[in-house]
Amino acid sequence: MQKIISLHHKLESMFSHSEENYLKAIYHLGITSVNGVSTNAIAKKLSTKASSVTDMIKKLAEKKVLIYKKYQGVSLTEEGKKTAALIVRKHRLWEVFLVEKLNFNWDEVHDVAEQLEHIKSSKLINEIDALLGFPKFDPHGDPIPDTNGNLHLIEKKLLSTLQINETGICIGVKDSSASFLQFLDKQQIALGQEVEVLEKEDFDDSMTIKINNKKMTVSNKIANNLYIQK
Amino acid sequence: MQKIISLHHKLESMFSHSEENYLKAIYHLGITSVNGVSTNAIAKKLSTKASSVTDMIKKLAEKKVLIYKKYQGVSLTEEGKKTAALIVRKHRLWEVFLVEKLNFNWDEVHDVAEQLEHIKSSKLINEIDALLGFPKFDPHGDPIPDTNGNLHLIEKKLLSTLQINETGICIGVKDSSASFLQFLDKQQIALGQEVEVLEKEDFDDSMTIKINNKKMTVSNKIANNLYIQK
DNA sequence: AATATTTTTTAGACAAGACTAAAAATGTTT
DNA sequence: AAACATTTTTAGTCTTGTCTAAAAAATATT
Repeated sequence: MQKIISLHHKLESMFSHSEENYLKAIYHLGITSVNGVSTNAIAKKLSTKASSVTDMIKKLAEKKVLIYKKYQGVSLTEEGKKTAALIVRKHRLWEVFLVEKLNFNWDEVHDVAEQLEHIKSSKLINEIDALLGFPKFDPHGDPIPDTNGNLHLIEKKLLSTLQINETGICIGVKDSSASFLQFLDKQQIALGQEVEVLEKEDFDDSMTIKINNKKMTVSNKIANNLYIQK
Repeated sequence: MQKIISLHHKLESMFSHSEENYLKAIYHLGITSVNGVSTNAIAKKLSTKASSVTDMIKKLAEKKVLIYKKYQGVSLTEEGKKTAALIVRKHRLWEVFLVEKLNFNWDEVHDVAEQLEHIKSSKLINEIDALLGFPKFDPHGDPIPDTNGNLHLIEKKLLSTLQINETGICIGVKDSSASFLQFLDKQQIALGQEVEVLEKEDFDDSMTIKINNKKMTVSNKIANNLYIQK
């Protein structure tokens, strides 16, 4: 009996809203860096103060979801990674739901998904998953972790790294801020379109590309935020 | 500019999770009673202590969503009623969504809807409303307030008040606890079915009814929790 | 009307999560 | 290696929302 109760809590209500946000932030920051994630990096990501971060990571370390040594930054344990990945899973599935079923544009989904990701109900998210046909990517091209928190990374590179005459498919955005997404909408650039690099300008690193059968020039800032699959 | 900011806040993020729960509780308790709602009644409804309630209602009174005079209980202002009704609207629409789109049974929706009702996004709830075809009642037969927080009450009476030979349609439940709903499922009683009173037993106030073309005897406790439309 | 009971409020404490300011550790320059 | 700069931690405070225990008000009883 004791086991069932503790299992249930483990599944559905182990972490507070705030703890979940920290776990997710550390998860995102940890994917790139091999070393631990620094206190300041977390503070920046969550728009909070380093002292608040120190308090919280001590708490999360006691809960065994991350390893913390003073002045050394943190790294998630396996349990922490899984917990975080399942929050990311919820976030991305809700984003797909909002776009596919509720007529949200891809630049409108983030704030709402940020709230919905904290809803505690495994049945709810699994049914949403099924309703959507078990999608593997969110509207911005980011992969959706499975029910165990595993996500298979996909081969992709930034448009800015392509050479002249190389082609590929536009499969995701690195910066998913509303302003960048709206810019892409305005330029009629969407995921799934084929891209070909026609020219690269050494002076400002801008490139001329053919996308959506239209020739256009994009700045380095743009090319640095579009993911291409070869 | 100042005005736009304050309007936005008014629409989407005026109240905390906890404040919303108090408003909803007071709204539900206030529907029946003509007088103010007592501190103890609120405490009981929210499974909290009277002293906590006193603290919170002082805060809500300052925010002008309810009227509070010491030792006199509280009553919602028009703004408070509207705010509460919009939370109830969200709760009930999410319940319909869970049952209609996500294969939830009507006895499983309450806890999840209790979380979903706090999501701040008017677009979200209006799109859910549209997706569902603008339903007027939730899975338990309770009316769904409109976008302005108005709800039109419908003529209904408890099964227990019907006389012998009277008939009606089963349109809602008063007690929507999982155990009662599961009992109704087991007896194959569902909303929309026609009911006819065949006999009433004075001794224990049980009744024999014909429902779903089946003759059955129900206790007073059951008959007191089923709403009938004549 | 006086007493007893119940309800409500006050006072003070606590936990979670955030903040500021200052101290300590680490990293970088010279 | 010493001095400077940055990062991180500590210490103490604040807010929100809760609690217990005791006081005050309202209600019920005799």
